[in-house]
Amino acid sequence: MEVQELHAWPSSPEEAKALQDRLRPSLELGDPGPQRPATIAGLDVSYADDGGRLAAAVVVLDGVTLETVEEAVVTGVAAFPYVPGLFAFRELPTLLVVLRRLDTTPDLLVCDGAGLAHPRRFGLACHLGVLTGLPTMGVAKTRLFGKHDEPGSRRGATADLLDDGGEVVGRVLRTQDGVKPVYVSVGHRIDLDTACRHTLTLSPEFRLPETTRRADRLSRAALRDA
DNA sequence: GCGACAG
DNA sequence: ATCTTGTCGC
Repeated sequence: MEVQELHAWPSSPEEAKALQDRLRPSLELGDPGPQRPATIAGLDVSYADDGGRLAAAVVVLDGVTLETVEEAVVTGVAAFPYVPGLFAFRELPTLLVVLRRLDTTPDLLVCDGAGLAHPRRFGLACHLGVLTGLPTMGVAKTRLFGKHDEPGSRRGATADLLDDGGEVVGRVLRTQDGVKPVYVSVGHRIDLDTACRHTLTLSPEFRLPETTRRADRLSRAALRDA
């Protein structure tokens, strides 16, 4: 797929936060988003012992059968230290490289992390959405931002993720009976209901969506070899 | 001042 | 994220 070239990159947390605030207005929210995506891509990154080297992987699934239709992986170096709230600056450059290797242009991108459920409402999923122009959503394994009640114990149970003003920034979703819930939030050009529906569809058997699971496996394998 | 803090 | 032993369950 076509991906815009990346230009200047922040060299300090202050610059990074300023960039998030500058890109934030480019977010397109409110639209329902893809209801029957033909292809859905999952992205994930694994790190080497040192924490510097990394491998970014993308796996494209058929939106109906969930079968893998294409995949790509590339190694790289962390572009920023890990700072909560600035996580995207760490892996975004390598994620853009791996997306360029795709023949397919996915109808939806599923990120391993937050979207709007972020201190400045601009997590990795939002950033990747603005840079690619594609619909994106985030599915995180733990909470970064927002308060919430405990969702019911059955698959499909939810609880809203709220900011201090009571605004909904995401949803805590139980993807399997009795497992820890995941944190779903919108990235770009999709709404929260649709994002949660896709998360459940992508998680027919395990806690995490197949997109994330397969991208995780692929990125680890690439790191092991290289 | 003391926690909390995607991966 | 990654480092790790044993343990529980299909």
